[in-house]
Amino acid sequence: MGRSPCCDKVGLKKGPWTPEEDQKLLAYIEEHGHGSWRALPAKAGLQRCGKSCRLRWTNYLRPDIKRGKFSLQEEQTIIQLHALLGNRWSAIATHLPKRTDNEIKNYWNTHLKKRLAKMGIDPVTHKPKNDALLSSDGQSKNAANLSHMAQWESARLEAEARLVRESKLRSHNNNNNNAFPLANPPGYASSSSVVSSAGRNNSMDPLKAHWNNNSNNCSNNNNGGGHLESPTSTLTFSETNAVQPPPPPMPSMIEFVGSSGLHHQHDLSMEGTSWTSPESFRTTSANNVMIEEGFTNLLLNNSDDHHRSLSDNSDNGGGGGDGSGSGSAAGSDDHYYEDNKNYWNSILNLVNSSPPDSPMF
DNA sequence: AACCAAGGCAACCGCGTATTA
DNA sequence: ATAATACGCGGTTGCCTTGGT
Repeated sequence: MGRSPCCDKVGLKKGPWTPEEDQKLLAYIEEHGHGSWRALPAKAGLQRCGKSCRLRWTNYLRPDIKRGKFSLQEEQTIIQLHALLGNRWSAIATHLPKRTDNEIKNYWNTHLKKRLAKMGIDPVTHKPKNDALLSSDGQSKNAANLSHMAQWESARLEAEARLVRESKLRSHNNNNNNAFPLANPPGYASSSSVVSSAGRNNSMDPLKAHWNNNSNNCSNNNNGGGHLESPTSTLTFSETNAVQPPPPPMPSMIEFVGSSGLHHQHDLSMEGTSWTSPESFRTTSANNVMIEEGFTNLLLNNSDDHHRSLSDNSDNGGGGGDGSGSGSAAGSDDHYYEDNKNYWNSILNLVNSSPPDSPMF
């Protein structure tokens, strides 16, 4: 409840770190691990608050940080995850293992956001700004659903985090020999990866496997209507050896609706997948992300002609501006579905390539 | 060469939440 | 059950650099 007074103390230094301070912090952590951040500055002989030390370490001194320009792949990852998760920088950062959440946040704010905006895409919703045009055919509803998905995902992340913590606790009890965080590949644990290390194998991988299975099933497609379970529903709870988690914060009932939905006649990666919220919210996730993927790719492959799905859609007016295929109506459904499939494939690729300790999957 | 504006990044601030007493 | 403490996260700020005039 109360707030930490650590930074209010007088006599503590603020502002840029000097090389000497860096050296002290580095030396101390390498020898002892960070332990309690609050206690660290005194022990390390630093006139800084613990918070400042933690920040300096996680954003700059950690040895596993990659600096410099973001690759195209990294940009793509950021944009796609941002479309899904919003400003959840730490979660996004877990999929870019050598980047810090702060760096990603800065990069988003200074580069990607502007680039999106310049192309007429709302960086918050990842939709074309003149999306009003879409509302008539129900796509704005889909956008709203996407946001709903993001909230849902948020709740899921929280549940996972709790799960992991508990598993970690249990694991710690089983083998209480890990004195310092540094003892294990420190990742020195980026703030988020710390959480995940221990409990993960028990609790998270099945989730991932399940997710992957679903994706495989889906890509084999044809048989529309598989009854897909969401990652969360899997998390909820088929796990046997993990600590039984408390109910996730949001949903008193998260369930997946089968393919009885609207889109089962199409060949989709996530065909037949619907998300049901406590309010019995029901929709297909397909079109939700389809739009943004189109624009994401447009953004990344701006001049790339192999981005077929959009360029084919020539009557869109091409550019990010009005694009969105608005009309799309009947004729371009196929493009949408193709886009959608690509989108989910890329997300699934992310899942597949994500570090095993990612709290996200 | 000097000034100014914009961009980029490191660091700080404050809030939410988990943990502990 | 409650309050205090500690940590992590996201938003914001401020300084430094770069580019333009």
